[in-house]
Amino acid sequence: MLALELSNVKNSPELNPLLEQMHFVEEVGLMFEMAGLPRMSGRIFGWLLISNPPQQSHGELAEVLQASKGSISTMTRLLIQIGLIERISLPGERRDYFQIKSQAWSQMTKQRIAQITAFRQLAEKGLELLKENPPRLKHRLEEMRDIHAFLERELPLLDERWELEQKQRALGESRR
Amino acid sequence: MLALELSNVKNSPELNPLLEQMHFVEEVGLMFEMAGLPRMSGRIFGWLLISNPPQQSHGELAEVLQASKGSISTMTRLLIQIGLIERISLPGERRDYFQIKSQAWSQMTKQRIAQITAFRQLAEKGLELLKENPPRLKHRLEEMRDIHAFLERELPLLDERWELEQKQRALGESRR
DNA sequence: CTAAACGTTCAGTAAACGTTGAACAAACCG
DNA sequence: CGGTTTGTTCAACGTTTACTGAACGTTTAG
Repeated sequence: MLALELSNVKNSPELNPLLEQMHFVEEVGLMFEMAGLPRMSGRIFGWLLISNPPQQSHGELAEVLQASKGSISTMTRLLIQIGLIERISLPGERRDYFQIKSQAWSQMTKQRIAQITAFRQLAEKGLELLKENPPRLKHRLEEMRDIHAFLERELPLLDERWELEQKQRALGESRR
Repeated sequence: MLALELSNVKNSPELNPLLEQMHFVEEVGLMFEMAGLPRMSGRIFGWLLISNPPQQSHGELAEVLQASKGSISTMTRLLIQIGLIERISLPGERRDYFQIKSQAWSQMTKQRIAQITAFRQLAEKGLELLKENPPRLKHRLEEMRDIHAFLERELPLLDERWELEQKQRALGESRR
C-alpha cells in the first residue's frame, strides 16, 4: 500500500503520472509474487523498468517505493543473484546504482532450462526405482522424462534464434 | 518428516524400497516448493508418479504420505485445478481415485505461456506510460515486450511439434 | 431407519517469510 | 581527526502459509 497521501489528488492519467507509475510498479510486484518471489523485489524491478534515469540509487529506490534500506539491500542482492538487474558504480561516486540487466530475460530462460534439467533427472531417478516393474507403470515417468529432454534440447536453440534475430535487427537499424 | 519408525531398518536400496520411494516423493515435494507450490502437493504428485497402481485413493494417499485427510483433499483439488492430476471414480465404488493426467506437462506449458502473455502485456502497459519519453528510456521495455512476444509465438509451435513427434512415435510402435 | 465409510470445510497452530529499524561497517569530506 | 553519507547485517515483529484435526454433510450398506 502506498503511504503517500493520494486521496485528494485528481485521478486523471495526465495530471497524475506518479499514480499510474506506482500502479505499474505494484502490478509487477504482484506478478513476481505469483512467480514465488518477494513482492518487494518485483516492485524494485518494476520501478527500474520505467524510472528516469534507468539507473537508480539505493536511496532513491527506498524513497520512491517507501521501503526500508534493509529491504532494498536484501532485494537488490536477490535480483542481482538471479541475473535480472546489475549494480553499477561510477568512479568518484560514493553511491551505487542499479539498473535492469540487458540480457535479463535470456537469463531467466537459462534458469528455466536448469529447472527443466532437474525435472528430467528426477524422472530418471523415478524410473530407476521402477526398473523392475512392467512398462505399464513406467509410462508416466517416461513421458515426464521425454518432454523435459525435448525442452532441454529445444529451448537453447530457441534462445539462440532469438539472439540471432536481435543481432540482425540491430544491424539493419544501424545501416539506415 | 516421516513419522514412521525407520531407524532400525537397514538402509540398503534393495532391502528398503519404501525408504527410497519416500526420498523420491520428498524430492518432488521440494521441487514443487521451489516452484512456489505447497510441498504437500508435490508429495502427492511424486507418489502418484511411482505408485502401484497409478490410481490412488484419498485414504491411501493420506496413509502413505502421513498427511491429514484435509490436506489431501485441499491439495488434490489444487493439483486438479492446475491440470496435473485427475480424479477418476469407478462405478459402484464409493471411493474416488487420483492419477497423473496424461498431458500434464503440456498443461504446464500452457500455463507458462499464459504467464508470458501477462508479462508482454505488462511491458506494453509500461511503454504506454513512457510514450512521451525518448527511445533511450524505452529500450528496456521494448526488449521485455519483444522477447515475450517471441516466446508467445514460438512456444505453442514447440508444443505442437512435440505432440506430433509423440503421435508419430506411437504410430511406429503400434506398427511393429 | 442406523451405522460406517468417505470426503470437504474450516478454525486453530506452528513454522516460514517479508519487512522494518537499529546497530554496525566502510568510504569519503571537512 | 570527527562527522556525514552510504550500505549491510541482524534481531524482532507481524503477516502469511501449510497443515492438522475436528465437525459436518453425503453416500452406501446392512
